[in-house]
Amino acid sequence: MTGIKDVARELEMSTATVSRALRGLPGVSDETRQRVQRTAKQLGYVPSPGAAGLASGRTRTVAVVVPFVTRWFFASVVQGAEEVLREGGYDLLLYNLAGSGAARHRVFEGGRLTKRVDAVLVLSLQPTDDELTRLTALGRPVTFVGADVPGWSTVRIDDEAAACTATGHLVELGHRRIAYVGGPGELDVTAPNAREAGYRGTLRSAGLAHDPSLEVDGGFTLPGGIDAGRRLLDRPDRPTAIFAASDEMAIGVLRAARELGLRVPHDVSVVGIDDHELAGFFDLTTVAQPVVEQGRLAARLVLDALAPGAAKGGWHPAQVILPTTLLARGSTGPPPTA
Amino acid sequence: MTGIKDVARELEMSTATVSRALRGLPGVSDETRQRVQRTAKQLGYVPSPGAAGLASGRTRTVAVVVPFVTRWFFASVVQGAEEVLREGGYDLLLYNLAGSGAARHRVFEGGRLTKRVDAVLVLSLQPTDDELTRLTALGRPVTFVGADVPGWSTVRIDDEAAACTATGHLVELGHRRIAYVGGPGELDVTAPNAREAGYRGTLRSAGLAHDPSLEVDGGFTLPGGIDAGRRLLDRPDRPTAIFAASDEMAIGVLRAARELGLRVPHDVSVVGIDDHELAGFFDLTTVAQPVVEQGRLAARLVLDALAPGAAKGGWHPAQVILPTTLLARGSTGPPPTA
DNA sequence: CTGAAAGCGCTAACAT
DNA sequence: ATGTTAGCGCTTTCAG
Repeated sequence: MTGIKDVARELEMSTATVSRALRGLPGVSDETRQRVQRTAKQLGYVPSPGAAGLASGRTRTVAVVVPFVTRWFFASVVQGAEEVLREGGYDLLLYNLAGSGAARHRVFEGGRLTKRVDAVLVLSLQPTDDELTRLTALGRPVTFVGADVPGWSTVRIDDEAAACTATGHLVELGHRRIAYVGGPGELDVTAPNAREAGYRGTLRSAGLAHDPSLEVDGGFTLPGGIDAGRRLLDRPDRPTAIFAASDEMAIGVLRAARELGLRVPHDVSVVGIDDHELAGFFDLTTVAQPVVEQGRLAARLVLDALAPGAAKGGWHPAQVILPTTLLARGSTGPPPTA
Repeated sequence: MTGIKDVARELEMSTATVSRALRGLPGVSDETRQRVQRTAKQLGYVPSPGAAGLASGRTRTVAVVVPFVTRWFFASVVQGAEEVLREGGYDLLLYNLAGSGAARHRVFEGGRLTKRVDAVLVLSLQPTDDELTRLTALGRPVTFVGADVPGWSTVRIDDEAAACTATGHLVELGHRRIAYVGGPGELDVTAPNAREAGYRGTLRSAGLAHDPSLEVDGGFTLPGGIDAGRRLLDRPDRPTAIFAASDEMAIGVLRAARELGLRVPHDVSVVGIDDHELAGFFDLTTVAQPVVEQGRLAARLVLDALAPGAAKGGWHPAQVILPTTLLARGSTGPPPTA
């Protein structure tokens, strides 16, 4: 393995100069830099991130912690983050919790991240106090996506507002009996509570009664949505509209409606949140949120915090809230004129 | 940051012993090991992978190269791999090509992987000769998932056989005019060719005419499948059955059929490959392949190759071919009795 | 602008 | 069973 030393020897200069030249640091004559780069390439020199990290304390690696890689939303955020990190010269270490609380504990506990990464990106998890303590102990920039963590860098949408938009859309169409499909999901993820709050708040301000039996758990999965839809729609006093806190659940509701022979939106309206890649396919009305973009932004925040001078130069955690848009498609309409 | 040295000093022993004790190496008295572990924990010692890697030449990190993280199939394989790697004490460095040939080139070229990972997992890419040369130069175990690369470790299904199963199912149902939706997709991925070969081979052995106009490109995406479906079904001499080389495309075809007012399977039968998470939802007949399992297996192969003694102890690249199963659901049936 | 030298934190012979 | 001693390959003062 040819190293920096070989390049230095070949050029009869010090490894310090080679190192500086290769990293584009100032204080190297243009000519020297040229020569170094040329011989480095010619000798097939490849830097050793491990050694560089050991010497500098920077690993040029960022950990990304995701609840489930297989879910479209998270995979998309990862994709956005990867894009930006890679471009910034950082590697991405993936920690997939796969819905397991044990895995979650393992990642945050016991310094699995210490001395390993320069920063951490946490997706959609509402951190516990203990986790926050450990993350603080890391002493590294951390950015949360999809969670509101006061004092920390976050990138998210206003989940409550998004839920208001969705519910409000139904209210405006004239619906008065509106159900909610949400639920906690498997890990302690942020979105559910805020979305439920938005739903309830909107009902209240519209002066609509709040019927707890119209709030059911869909587990944030498609099958869960089907189940929830069946339960809601297969009753005499069924709602005229359903707001599902995620598109996957909303699609499940659509399916349940079809099974029960109900026409959408004639018999029942359905609205979701996300603008999932399949939402258009199902002609689902939804409140769209930028997904890949949240990953990109979070990665950028982290890179900013890592940039030289950020520590001294007055860098502060940033809270970015991205806008959402109501995409009125074919799954919502006025209530049946009973 | 407390290091191995601090632990050694505290215990008044050498760092070598501490290192050995902590890594569970033989040659340490049980009592010493206990003491070391206790003080290490108590001092909040956390190992530095970078330093260990520098000294040992092993990074305990595996690179996983995926064409698209956002696609269900790849995300699932990654999930399986992550699971096994994490358990084996390895970190997973994610390289997402996001369909970009440039990104692909960047990863394999210029030693982005050298000195950085102990092994590489490559998903569904058919490596070029140049890439194989570079991977060989890495001098590290490499395992391919979903590709047939003679001489290298591979985990895959028999794509040709899977396509035969799918097409054969249609033939047995009595179809004689069977279309194929496939296509190259964005990167040079392996599956397409083999599946097309399986389709053609089955037609031939069944003595059915091969009509090139019945082979259309679906780009391995859902929208591509819709397009393809429209083109195939919106013609007077439309096929009575369609085999799509992936479930996502098959679902697109289903959609196209519905748009055109065709009933499935009464007017047209559709079969896919994968058993995508939504296949059941759409009642799609498909040839199921184990997905997460391919990731797990590939990771295990890589860990085996990395295990101490593998190099000397007669370790050979392994070719694992996993079985596929026809899942006959509601999207296939006998042809219309014209 | 360039060089010398001291590590970064750990592992791996080689001793004892 | 434990200690000693070199590094691993790079970055980073500190000199010049």
